[in-house]
Amino acid sequence: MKKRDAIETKAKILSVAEEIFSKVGFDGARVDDIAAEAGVNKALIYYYFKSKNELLKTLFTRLMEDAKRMLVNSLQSLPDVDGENGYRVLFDTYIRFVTHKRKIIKVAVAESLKEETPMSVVMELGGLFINAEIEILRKEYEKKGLHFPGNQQELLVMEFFTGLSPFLSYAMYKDQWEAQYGVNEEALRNYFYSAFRKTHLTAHLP
Amino acid sequence: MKKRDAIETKAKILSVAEEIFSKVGFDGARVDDIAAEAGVNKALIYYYFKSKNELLKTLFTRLMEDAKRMLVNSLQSLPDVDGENGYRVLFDTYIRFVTHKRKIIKVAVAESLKEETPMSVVMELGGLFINAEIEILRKEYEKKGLHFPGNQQELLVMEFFTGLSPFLSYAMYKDQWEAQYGVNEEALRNYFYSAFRKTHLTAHLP
Amino acid sequence: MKKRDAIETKAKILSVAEEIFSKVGFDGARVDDIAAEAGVNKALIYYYFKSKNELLKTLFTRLMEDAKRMLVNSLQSLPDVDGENGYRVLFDTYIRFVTHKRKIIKVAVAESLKEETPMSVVMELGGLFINAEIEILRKEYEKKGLHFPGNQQELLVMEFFTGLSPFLSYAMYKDQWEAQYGVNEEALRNYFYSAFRKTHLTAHLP
Amino acid sequence: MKKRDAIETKAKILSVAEEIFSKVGFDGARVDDIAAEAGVNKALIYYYFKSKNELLKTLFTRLMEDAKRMLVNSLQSLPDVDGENGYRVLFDTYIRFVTHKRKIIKVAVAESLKEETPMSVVMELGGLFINAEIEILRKEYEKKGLHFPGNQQELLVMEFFTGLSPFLSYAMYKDQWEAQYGVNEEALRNYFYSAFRKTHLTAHLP
DNA sequence: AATGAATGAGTGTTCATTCAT
DNA sequence: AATGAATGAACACTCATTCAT
Repeated sequence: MKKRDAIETKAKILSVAEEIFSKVGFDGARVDDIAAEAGVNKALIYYYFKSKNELLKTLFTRLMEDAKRMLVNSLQSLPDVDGENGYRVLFDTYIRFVTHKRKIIKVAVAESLKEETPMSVVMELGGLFINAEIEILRKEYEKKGLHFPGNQQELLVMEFFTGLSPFLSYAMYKDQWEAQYGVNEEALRNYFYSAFRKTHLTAHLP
Repeated sequence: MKKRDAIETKAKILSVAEEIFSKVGFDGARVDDIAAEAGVNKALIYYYFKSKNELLKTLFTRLMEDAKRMLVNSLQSLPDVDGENGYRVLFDTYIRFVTHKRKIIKVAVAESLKEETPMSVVMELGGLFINAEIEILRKEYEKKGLHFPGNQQELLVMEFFTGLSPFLSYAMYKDQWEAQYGVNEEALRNYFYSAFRKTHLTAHLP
Repeated sequence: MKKRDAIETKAKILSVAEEIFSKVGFDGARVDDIAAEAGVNKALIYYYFKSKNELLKTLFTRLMEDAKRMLVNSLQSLPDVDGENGYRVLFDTYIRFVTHKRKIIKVAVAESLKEETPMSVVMELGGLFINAEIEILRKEYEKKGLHFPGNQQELLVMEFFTGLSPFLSYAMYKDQWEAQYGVNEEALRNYFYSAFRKTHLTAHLP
Repeated sequence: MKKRDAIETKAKILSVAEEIFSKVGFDGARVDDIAAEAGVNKALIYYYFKSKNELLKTLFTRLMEDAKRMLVNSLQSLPDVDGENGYRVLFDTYIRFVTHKRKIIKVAVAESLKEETPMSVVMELGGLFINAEIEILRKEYEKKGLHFPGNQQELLVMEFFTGLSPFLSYAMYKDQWEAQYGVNEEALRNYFYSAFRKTHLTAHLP
């Protein structure tokens, strides 16, 4: 590659890294392959990034930032929508996010299962999501003049394991599921919405 | 190590492999480390197993067999229990299983995210779980003389993403969660049961 | 293998070793394969032979002994035959020998090309053959009352490079030649005799 | 070694590989030793060559190409020389070739004895040599207005086993012979020429 | 900004050989 | 005489990373 724009080059490297990490895992990925696929010299990757590990960290940072931005936007636009319809909008936002980000989410999940990271990306993401959800709930209760319920711990657990977890699974297995059960993307999304509404949403709507 | 029993040695190797795979991932694991930790010569691992990969396959096979056995047992002992209490028993069985097997489940999940395996272990496990659950539901409806509801595809999606997925997450993040939020095992299990009952169980009980 | 006769077992091991050495070379051969092919436990090979190398040395020793025996016999039976016919008999003896022994000869040649052995088996074999040939020639000249010719060095060279060498090549490439040029064993042998007679034999017959 | 010229480095690696293969055989050779002897990092060998085996194939390819070139040149320059003298020139060319290439020829012979290669390098070389020789003979006969003799198969056999084979043996055992019998290079060459002339050359000169 | 060349430290796997029974 | 288990020392090959230009 000759004289491409520096920013463009870095972006290309990162997107190829994301692609390859998600295909073969971080440990399974080879810097040679990333370079080849990105059409750049291997040493150039080290010119832009300190190490293979920094590629990953950069991608994770970007994931966290995008997640934050998405959640903040959701919170702000929440008052505009209402009731059932409001939840569908929120749901669509989440689904769009995890679908679009599913490559790096897969990597984040795989890495989060290792016993090294003091605080895994997925746990961080979980914290973010849980807080956002609780904030939304609080507002909803407020709006209706209700008292926000008690046991916080249980709520956290619920948000993580029955709220976030299905979305993560969606990101992780959407493609395999579609291939395995012969469903197209839209159908799967609708089934998933239906299931999610009947379970998680129903459970904590006031 | 001298002339240990062959079966014992193989078992030791496998359990250490499981431990290490779950700690650093399959690709991150070193056969040297497995050998050292198991207290055997590295070559002995290759005397019993064709390759590092076969260690993994053996562990996965065992996981699938154990899962099948557990599900079959659950189905058979189902009639003995009833209603809410019955579900708690079932839930406890599942929780015990994923807790006990969480090391290899973590590995299975991480590996299932790679784009190689035609049918990932997790998808297989998903199929098993879904079938068992549907069978249970069908019996429950029958018992009460009700008609088993319609849309199969949606049911499958629900079982996988809101039924199995939280359990997988429990296996994956139980330890991190306890450490992060300062909950002990029993409390987490109870919160999780409470959340799971309110969401998934409530949703498809007749 | 259970309670086979010791001598039989050793013989089986040696013959399999010869077979495998000739197929993949000494360095390419694995003791495991020899054991498997011979139907014996690998450790048993070390019970009978000090090392893989000793297998080779045993085979080489046997080759040298057989070669000596063959040459001595030839010398002794020489007076019985005469002239052209006598040479054909001698030729047939040689051809039979190198054909029958071609497996170990291949190994001997391959090993002889390495720069370790102070005196390669092939050079030893060469010495044997040269001496025998010169002895035969001397007798032939004597019989006819002729004076045995002069330059010894040149004679040695001739016996080795145009006398022995074609026979070695025959042992080495007989099978490949038959396959490559679609000749059967008998035809090749006859062509070879014809060629050898016209060249080497003609050259030093009185 | 720092930033040597790439071509030079590849050449160095190849020549060291040739040296070591010829000393201890292909299977006996260690890539570590090649690297050390060539003064390069082992990984650099794999930067230039796919595998140890490719080193060998590269050397064999070069041998075949050089042989072709040598034979073509010989054929072209043949008309310039004549009769006995012409053959001496041809002989010298061959001797120079096999002497100069004897290292890789030894390796080629040793490898050709294994039962894997569908068509061994030596058999290929044999084909080349045979064709060239027959071409030369045909021209010689033509020049003298003679009819080129009949049985082709026998001619092939003769060229291979009494024409090429002594040259191969010369390449293979020249050094050992000189050491063993205390002859110097020139003397051996002359004896060999004398022997070859009396046998093979005499036999098929018109 | 970009690259071809080079390297140190692994990494899974193999293999001749030995041990204990 | 025979064997399953065990081992040390390699071995071919890999890979993240750096150097020189």
